[in-house]
Amino acid sequence: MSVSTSQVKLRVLPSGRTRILDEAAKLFLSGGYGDTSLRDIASAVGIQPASIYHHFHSKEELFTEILRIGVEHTTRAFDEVTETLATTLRSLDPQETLLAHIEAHLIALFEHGPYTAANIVAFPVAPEAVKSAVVPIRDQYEQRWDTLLQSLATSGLLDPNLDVRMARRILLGSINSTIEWFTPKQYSRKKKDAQSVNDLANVMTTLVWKGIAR
Amino acid sequence: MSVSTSQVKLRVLPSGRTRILDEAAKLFLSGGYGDTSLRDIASAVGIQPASIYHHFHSKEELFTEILRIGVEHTTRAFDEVTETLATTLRSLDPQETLLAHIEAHLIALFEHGPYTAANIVAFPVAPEAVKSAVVPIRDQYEQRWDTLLQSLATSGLLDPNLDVRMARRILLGSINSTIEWFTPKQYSRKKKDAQSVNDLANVMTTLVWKGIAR
DNA sequence: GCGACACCCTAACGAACGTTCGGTAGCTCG
DNA sequence: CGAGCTACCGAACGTTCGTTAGGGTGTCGC
Repeated sequence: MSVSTSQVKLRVLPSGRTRILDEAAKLFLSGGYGDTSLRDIASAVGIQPASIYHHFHSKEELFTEILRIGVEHTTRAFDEVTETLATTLRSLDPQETLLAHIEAHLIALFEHGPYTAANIVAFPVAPEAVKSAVVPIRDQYEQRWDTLLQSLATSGLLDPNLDVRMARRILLGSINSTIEWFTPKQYSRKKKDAQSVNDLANVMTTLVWKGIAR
Repeated sequence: MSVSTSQVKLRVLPSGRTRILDEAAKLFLSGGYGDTSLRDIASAVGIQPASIYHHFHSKEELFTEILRIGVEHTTRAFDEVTETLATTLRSLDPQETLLAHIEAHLIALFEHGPYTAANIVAFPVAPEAVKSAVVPIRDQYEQRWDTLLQSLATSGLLDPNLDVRMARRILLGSINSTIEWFTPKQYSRKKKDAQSVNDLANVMTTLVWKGIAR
C-alpha cells in the first residue's frame, strides 16, 4: 500500500489520448463519420469538445488515426501467425495455415473491436481525404494475403483456374462481413446460437476450402 | 411528329420524385447518411432544398425509402429467377440454381446501382430509426435464401455438417462485399481485369460450391 | 373560366456543427 | 520558488444543418 493510488491509476487506466480514441472508435463504428460529432465523443470521454484539439488537429485526423490503428492490429496479428507457423517444426497443412490466419483476422475483428470493425463499416462512406490516407496501409495488409494465397497456388494446392487476387478479395469480404451478424460467445447474452470466434474460424475455413457442396 | 415534345419527355424522363430518389441514392451511397445534406441532394437535382419536402416528410423518410426500393429490387429479382426455374422443364442442377440466384443478386447490385448498393455500404452506419424500418424487409429477402439453401440441404446436396443459416450469411456477405472492388466490364475504363457480372457470378458460384482447394 | 391541386420557389428559423482563443490548475525540474 | 509544459476548460466564432412558413405558377377536371 506504499504506492500511491494516483500512480497506480495512471498506469492502469488509459490516458487521455487513448480514452478519446477508444470512445471515438465506438461512436464512429455505430454512427459513421458524419453522424458522430466531436461533442458526442467529448461527452463520452467526460471532457469538453475543445480538449480534443489538444491531442488531434482535426476530426478527420482523429478518425484517420482510428482506422490506422485498426489496420495495424490486423497486420500485426497476421505477422505473428506467420512467425509462429515458421518456427513450428511440424509440416504445415495448408488448410491449417489458412485456419490460423483466418482466426487471427477474426480475433482482431472481434477482440480489438471498434478500431478494426470501424474499418469495415465506416470506411466505405468515409470522406475521400480519410480514405486515401488509409488505403496505402490497407494495401500492405492485403498484399500479405495475396502472397500467402499465391504460395499455396504455386504449390499446386489451389484450384488452378482460380484468380488469386479475386479469391483473396472474396475471402476477406466474407470474413469481414461477419462483423454484421456474429457475436462471440463471451459477449452474447442468449446461449442458443452462441459460438466462439474459434468456432467461426473453423466453419469459415472449411467453407472456403471445400465449399458448401457435399 | 403529332405527339407534343413535352408529353414525350414527361413519359421518358424521370419525374421530380424519382429524380430526387436517384440523385439522393447516389450521394448516400458515396457519403453515407450524415455527410449527405439535403442541400447537396437538391443541388444535384437542380431544385431548392425546401422542394424536397413536397415529396418526403423528412430526410430520414427519404433515406428509408431508398433502402426499401433497393431491397425490393433484389427481392423481385430473386422471385423472378425462382419463377423462371420453376417453369423450366429440364431437371435442375443445384449448382445452376445457385448460379442463377447469385447472378440475379449481383445484377441487382451493379445494375440498379445506388439503391441496392446503398443497402450494403450505408445501412450499417445508418440511424437506428432507419435500420429498424428496413430490417423487416431485409429479413424477408434473407428468408428466401434460407429456404433455398434448406431445400438443397434436405435433398442431401450440401455438406451435412453445414449450419444453413450461417452459410447463408457468409454467402450473402461475400456477394455483397464485391460492391467494394468489382466494376463490371461495361463501366470499366481499363480493359485489363475487366469482367462481366456474369463472369463474376460464375467465379463466385464455383468458389462457394467447391471451395478454393484443388 | 375557375377552383383545386401538384410542384417548386424565396426566406428564414433555431439548433448543431467544427474549430479557435485565452486562460488555468497541476506537475516537473533546475 | 518559479519557469515551462501538459492537459484541460469556458466561451465564443462563423457556418451549415434540417426544417418550416407562405407564396407563386402551371395544369387539369368540371
